[in-house]
Amino acid sequence: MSTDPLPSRFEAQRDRILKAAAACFNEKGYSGTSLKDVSRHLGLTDAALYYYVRNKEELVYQCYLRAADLGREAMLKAIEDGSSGLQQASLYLRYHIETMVGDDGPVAIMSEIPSLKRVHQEEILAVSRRHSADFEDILRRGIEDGSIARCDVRMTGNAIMGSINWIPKWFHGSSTMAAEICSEFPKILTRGLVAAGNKAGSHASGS
Amino acid sequence: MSTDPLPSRFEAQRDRILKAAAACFNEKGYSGTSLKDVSRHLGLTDAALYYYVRNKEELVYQCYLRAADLGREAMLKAIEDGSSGLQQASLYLRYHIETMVGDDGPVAIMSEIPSLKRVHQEEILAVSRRHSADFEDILRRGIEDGSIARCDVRMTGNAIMGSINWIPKWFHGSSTMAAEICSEFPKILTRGLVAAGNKAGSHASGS
DNA sequence: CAATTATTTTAATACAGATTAAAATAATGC
DNA sequence: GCATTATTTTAATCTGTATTAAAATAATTG
Repeated sequence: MSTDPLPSRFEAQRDRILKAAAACFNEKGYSGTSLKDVSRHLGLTDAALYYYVRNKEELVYQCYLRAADLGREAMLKAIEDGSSGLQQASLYLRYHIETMVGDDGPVAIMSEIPSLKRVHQEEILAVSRRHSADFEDILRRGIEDGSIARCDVRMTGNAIMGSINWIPKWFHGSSTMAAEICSEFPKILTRGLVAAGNKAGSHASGS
Repeated sequence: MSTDPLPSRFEAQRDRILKAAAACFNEKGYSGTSLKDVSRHLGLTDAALYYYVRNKEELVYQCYLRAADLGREAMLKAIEDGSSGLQQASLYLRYHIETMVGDDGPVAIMSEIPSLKRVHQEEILAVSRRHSADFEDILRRGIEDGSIARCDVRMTGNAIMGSINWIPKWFHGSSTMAAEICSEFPKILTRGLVAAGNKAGSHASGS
């Protein structure tokens, strides 16, 4: 008759596991990392993981859900905080990159989707598509309000998203470089967007 | 320097295998693709591959070498064909992207490096670093000749390279879209580079 | 403290996929 | 056509690793 059959002890451990798993997947890929790899990171046995997750596939799946959540948070916050489209784009980049390179743990493993079950694949792809669509909306908004120059939003979105999705491939946890990425990337990536008459540029997110 | 290296029966088949392997690795990742996956694409048996390559690891390794060659070709051709730094950057993007989305077959599997043997890992990373350095040189050249605006070349290079390295993750062989990528991406990615007084912009590679 | 529940480990099992050896087929030169 | 070499297949082995079941330990509760 207990209200919550699962104590917070459980969820805490589960979170640690997801973070460790995400880090491993980022580094070695899905089938490249064994469950032992993940458990070793935590001082556990591989078998112990099965207390928290049905199987390996669900482990990645949960990692994706976590990544999707964080990504969406960044998106919504940026839309709320920024006034012009350009500002929103710049803020989104900052927020998203911050979660990726921050202590919270890397969560960008968007490469391993083919390893998922069909159902989960569809779901994650849908989320990912909506995410892209949201970003393209920001770009369109910017074009309308005159802060962003006219452009092929689909392609521009792909270009910018790719740029930040690739970060985990070359960045490996120097906190001083993390800071540099957070400050430089939004500037670099939005510089090409600025509309002709817009002198403000991308300093929306300025320090 | 003397005669054409005759493309024997052997080398031709080996090439087919490398292309098929690269495609599989791109789609499923290194440990995600079985040798059977590769061989099935060719109407062969998995065991047959061992006639052309020592083992699976060497298969990826060779794929990387092929990718590196094509990348370097694009780089050198761009440096030769372009006059200003901006032009060279733009041309490099075009050439490189063309080989990636073209019929020649996808070769950008820069994600799977951790799967390689230490020695091969070092080698590929060295090649990759030199490639990045070459691109950064182009950027510096552009800054000097006034065609490219002052910027953090390291970060800018990372941003642009990431953008194109990510292409295989969302592009899957529509030839009409391939054309669009080839024409749009160089424009998008160089737009942010253009120096203040430079009215020519990135139309160096224009159609 | 006793009893129940939660968490982790040890010790199997099962299976996929890499690798190898020997046999079979195809190609080539004489 | 015959002998030799090149290419591919069949059939087996070997290894890693996901997964499970049962046992052991730790935590919690009454």
